[in-house]
Amino acid sequence: MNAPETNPRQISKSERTRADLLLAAREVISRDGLVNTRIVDIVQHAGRSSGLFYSYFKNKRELFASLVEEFGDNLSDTAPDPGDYTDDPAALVRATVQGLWHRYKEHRGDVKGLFETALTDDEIRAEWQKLRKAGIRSFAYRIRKQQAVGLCQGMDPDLAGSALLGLFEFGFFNWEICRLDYPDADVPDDQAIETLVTLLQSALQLAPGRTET
Amino acid sequence: MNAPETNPRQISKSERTRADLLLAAREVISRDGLVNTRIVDIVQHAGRSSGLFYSYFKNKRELFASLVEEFGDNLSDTAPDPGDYTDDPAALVRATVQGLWHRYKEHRGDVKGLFETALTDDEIRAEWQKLRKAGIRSFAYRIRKQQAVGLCQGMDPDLAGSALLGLFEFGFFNWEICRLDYPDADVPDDQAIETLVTLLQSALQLAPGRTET
Amino acid sequence: MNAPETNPRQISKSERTRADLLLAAREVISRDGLVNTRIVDIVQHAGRSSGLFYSYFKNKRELFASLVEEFGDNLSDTAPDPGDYTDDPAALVRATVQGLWHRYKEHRGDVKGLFETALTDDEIRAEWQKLRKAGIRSFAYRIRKQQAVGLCQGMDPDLAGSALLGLFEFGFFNWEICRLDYPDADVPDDQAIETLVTLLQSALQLAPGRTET
Amino acid sequence: MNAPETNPRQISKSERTRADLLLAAREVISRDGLVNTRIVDIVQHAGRSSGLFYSYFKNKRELFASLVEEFGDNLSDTAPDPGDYTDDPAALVRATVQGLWHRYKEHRGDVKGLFETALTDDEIRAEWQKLRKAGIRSFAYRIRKQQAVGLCQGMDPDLAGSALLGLFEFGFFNWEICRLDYPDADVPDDQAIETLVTLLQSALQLAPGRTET
DNA sequence: TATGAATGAGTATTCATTCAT
DNA sequence: AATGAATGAATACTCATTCAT
Repeated sequence: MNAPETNPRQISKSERTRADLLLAAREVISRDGLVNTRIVDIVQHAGRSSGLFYSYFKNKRELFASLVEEFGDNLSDTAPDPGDYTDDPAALVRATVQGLWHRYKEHRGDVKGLFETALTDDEIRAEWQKLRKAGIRSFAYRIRKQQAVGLCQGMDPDLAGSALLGLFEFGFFNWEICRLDYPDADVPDDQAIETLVTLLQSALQLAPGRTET
Repeated sequence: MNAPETNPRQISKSERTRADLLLAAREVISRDGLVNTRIVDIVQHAGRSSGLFYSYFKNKRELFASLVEEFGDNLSDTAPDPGDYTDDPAALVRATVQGLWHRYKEHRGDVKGLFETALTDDEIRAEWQKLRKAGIRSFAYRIRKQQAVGLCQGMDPDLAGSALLGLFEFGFFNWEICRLDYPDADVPDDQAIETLVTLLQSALQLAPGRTET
Repeated sequence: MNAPETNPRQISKSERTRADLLLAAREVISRDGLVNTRIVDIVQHAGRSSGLFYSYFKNKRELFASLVEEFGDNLSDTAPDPGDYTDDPAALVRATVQGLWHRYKEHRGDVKGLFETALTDDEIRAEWQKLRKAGIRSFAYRIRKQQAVGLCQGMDPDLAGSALLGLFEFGFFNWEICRLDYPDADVPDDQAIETLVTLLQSALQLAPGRTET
Repeated sequence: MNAPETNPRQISKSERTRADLLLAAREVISRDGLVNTRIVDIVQHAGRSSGLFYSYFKNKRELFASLVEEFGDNLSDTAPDPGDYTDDPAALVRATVQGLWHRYKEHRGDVKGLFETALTDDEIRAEWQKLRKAGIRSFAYRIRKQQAVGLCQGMDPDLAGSALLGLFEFGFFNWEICRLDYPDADVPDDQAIETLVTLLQSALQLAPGRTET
């Protein structure tokens, strides 16, 4: 109950303000996109004054880097433990995709911003790359396992992992952020996830085990 | 039928200028990205004056829409004929991916611009969607065929087609445009293509026929 | 009369605009000081729009550097010829001071700006140093002559030259720009000049020859 | 006489804080210049919080005025007594210049600030003028004496005094603050002083007595 | 007396677009 | 058809100053 060392009431005013700004940024960017978001939009959404922004962040890019960093921490914390799925890799794929999908939805603004600025900002690109590393490694690991039993021949595991994470991320971009192929209709989460899971399992030549949503 | 004033054999000065501007735009955008490209960069690259731009295009967006339209025509014209691969769908996948990869490379600036602005510009997004339709239809057609023989169960063909084209496009974005996962090394065309082909064939559960590049 | 090669009518529009901006800057800076002069003050004084400024100058500092450069050219062009005063160095001092005083008045804004920003801008400081070189050299030359005949002993000619030009420049600053010691009354040009001339002649231990104002 | 509440022996906390701020300001301004010094730089240098500043000074200008006032008191307190040099005015000049030079060095930040802001701030200009009065009067007095014995003819004593103090102040500015003419080398104190003393003695047409430093 | 978080006015700069020539 | 000078709207960022604690 009580935290003797880090009293929850002792969250300083400044920490609170910083968190408010980050939250406001996430919301505004999710709605308007990173490029179209002005500093004043963020601070107004947080009910603060524009100068305050610069007490906490050097500029919009640094703020966004903070958002992405939080996103990365969140992804690490919530990744499924492969140890729980040792004899059912298809289920691990499903669990991974489901987890990612929801995490990405919670960080919709962050993902949107990554797609918007990775091409024009090398640091943001590097942040995105960092974010992807665990997912790629996991796919590559699975491919190596398959290759050890004679499947998934003729592909470089790392490159294929890079591509398969791309399958997921572009799916999210397409159906959830950009509404590229279905601009007028929502693609329901479960349908999106089901499609991605099935394709990834096929691509990895995994016979799906018993799966429950 | 015949145009007395504008002889088709003599490309008018105005047509030439317009073509010059489009070419210049393609080159500059491929290098600098659409967002970072200013009107003056384009006209200077074309050796013209800035005011001239507006005699040919309403603004940067309209110019880019023209580029994308040309890109779409090019894609249609060069798409492999499914009739040539009736009994080797795996080879059709390979031919399709190979063709697309090289077409996309020729239109690197266009693809870059699509990724940059689809999120902030609905018309550009719609243009991109148009571009994707044929590819998605082709993947969806293949999936339906597979489902008819009991394969590729449990996926919506159109949605899966949308995802699989995404696998390709994100691969191109990742390795060729953004250098997201391999910022310091080139991913060679043949390796990129091979990876995508293999994954797509697996995902579509196609036993690859004997194919030679 | 006629200039066959550089037709005066051919002063381009852009050259005219640049000259207008420089003139406007000189006037505004002379009135308000360099630090207090905003870009918009200059362009408005020139009856132009603010964006135009940046077609001609990178920023306020570069504009001011151009002003100072012009000032330097002007000083060089109008410096009295020592050859005309070989046997009356006192008269040369007088002619020099008179010339400088009027040149400085014509470039009041420039001098004001130098005093304002030399301390905070190394490039401006260097420009000012350049401007001073001829004057210092001339004083130092005179001191060396005097030392050759046993006068002006015990001073480093260059350092003394630096100091004596300072006597002049601070006088101009004091009485003409800052109104430091006489804030409420004008110090008439001839009185200022007379004081400076007399002091400089004394300091240089020159018996003044017959001088006419 | 005695202050029952504020015992002179115990410097009050508030007096100490004020003195800390003044000292910090002097150091920071000497280093960075008055214009480039922000309130926060001063209070941080003093290890205090920014809000505190306004409990002691209305704004930066008032603080600087306090500095200048202290400077002025210091100058008055340390001025050489003319009575000690009645029969060697050249030595008085030397003693005066030596004293001023060292006083100015101790108050380098103050002098720097005066040069920086006298042009843009009338009150600061007036403070500077006040500071100069004693020095000018002293030079003017000497000139009047000389004129009484037929020397230094043809100059207004007050104006000349104003100019001669300028010779000193610009020398200090040039060699010690701005490093205008010798940006890359130190001008040693004794050389600077010697040059100024010699020039001033010449200008005042004083045969220097036997003086040793 | 002291803190430091918060405010918001002020300004340089860019660049798409227009238009007189 | 072409030029390029001119326009002016839009926005990030700084920093003196205030005020609740």
